[in-house]
Amino acid sequence: MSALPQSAVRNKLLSLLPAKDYQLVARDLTHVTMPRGTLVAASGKPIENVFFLESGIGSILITTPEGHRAEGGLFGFEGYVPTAAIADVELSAHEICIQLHAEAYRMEYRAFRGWMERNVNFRRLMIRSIEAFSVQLAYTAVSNAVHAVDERLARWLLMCHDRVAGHEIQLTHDYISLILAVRRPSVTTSLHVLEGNGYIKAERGVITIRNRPGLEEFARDAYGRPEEEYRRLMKDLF
Amino acid sequence: MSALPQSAVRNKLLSLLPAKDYQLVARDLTHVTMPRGTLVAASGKPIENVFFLESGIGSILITTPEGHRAEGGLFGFEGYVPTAAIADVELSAHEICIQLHAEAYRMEYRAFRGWMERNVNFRRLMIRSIEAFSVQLAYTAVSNAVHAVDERLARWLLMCHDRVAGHEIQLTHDYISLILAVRRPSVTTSLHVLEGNGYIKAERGVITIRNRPGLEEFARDAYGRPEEEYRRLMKDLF
DNA sequence: TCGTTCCGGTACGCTAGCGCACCATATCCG
DNA sequence: CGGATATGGTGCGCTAGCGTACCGGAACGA
Repeated sequence: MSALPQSAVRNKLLSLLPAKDYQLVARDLTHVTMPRGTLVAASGKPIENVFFLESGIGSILITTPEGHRAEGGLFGFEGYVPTAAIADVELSAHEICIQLHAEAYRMEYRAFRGWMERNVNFRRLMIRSIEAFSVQLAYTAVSNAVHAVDERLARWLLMCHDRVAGHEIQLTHDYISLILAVRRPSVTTSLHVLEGNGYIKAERGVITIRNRPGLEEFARDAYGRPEEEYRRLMKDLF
Repeated sequence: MSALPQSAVRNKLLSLLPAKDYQLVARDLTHVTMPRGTLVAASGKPIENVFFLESGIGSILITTPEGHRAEGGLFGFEGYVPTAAIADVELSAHEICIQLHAEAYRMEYRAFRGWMERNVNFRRLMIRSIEAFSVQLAYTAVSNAVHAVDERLARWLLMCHDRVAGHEIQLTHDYISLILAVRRPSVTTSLHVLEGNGYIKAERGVITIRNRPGLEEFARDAYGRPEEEYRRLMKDLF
């Protein structure tokens, strides 16, 4: 069916699954393409599918009752969405949307629940994944509280860079301003700062990372800890 | 033995557990008292025990490599800590500390792992709990990004109020400033705003909630969604 | 009892980031 | 090709919150 040998799977979770478990689970995976803007889950709507990204990036977007919006977290090939599927709950708590064209494996929610109940290794892996995600969330909360826009932007670009092939990220200032919950002009000027330092190149709709180490240094303590924690959580798992 | 009948347990998770499961699990619970300042877990240190609070409040504190600090999340009798225990990982990712004198049930980490593996209902409950906590985290991230200090303070006081018996919260401005990652004088002036509206009374080391509905209205959209979600997650569980 | 420490009130200059508005170019589409 | 729309550049006044510092009273401890 899904037919894809595990060795060719780029999703970190699926590729970490022990071979015999992957063989079982893989039968429930269907390859899908998710263009930018695809709504993976909507707040308050039933969860119908779970997705394991192979490439691309998506965002957890939170909207408050009065219309404030910001990104809660960001994901790519290293995890699965919606994370709420872990809790066997029918409705999604947040809005999840694809921000960079993604390839993914889709699993029906029912099947996901089945594997969560029956397969210890699968469950173990998914739980590790949400723990890693929760560390990202916690750091986002702190970063939003203590870091300047420049640093938050640098952090966010680094997180995107970790999840794309190559060095180009296709994004508008407007979208980034939504994510970081700042003004659009603030994004423009912050990007100029990064560009002035030669860390990135910003063109209409595209940001290219030119000097990643420089960007990391610029981001200072805004970037790194959750990534470290992710590596630790996914090491020596089985 | 723990000997405590389930009906007398105030911890939400333990009290929601089906009676027969509680009977099993209860054997591994020991009642403990945790005075203010108790370090429940330290970043990078092994997890030795899991705690189910009966009263009091604790905080997840994040410290960045360069010494920035802020609260990631807050917990009381509605959950368990450290949440990382869910992931069967030896080391805690964050620092967890008691901020308001707490009573709790302690379970050795090994025992917790055992019940997680063996008892479906226990596992189900713990997973729901971290999902609820992760919603809190996500909203904290957003709130830190979009709300003014006044509102964040109001939100935070409401979250404390939800978790204490009575209306008094014993806290210094200094501690709150650490939690919210703002200046101490900012806390003072924001508290004056709340007091000026009659929502609270602030005395040396003690804040008393006088008008909760007013405070909720003042907090606007900063407060409420995660609490709603918690109720939804803990309803119809078994 | 008297110092010491803790806690909170207040002031002041500074700046990051806001809200808003306007414009220029690039891209898309009929 | 020409108009509409998307995207980004820039300016300006404003203010929330910062960093810092100083002070007074309350609580604590020897």
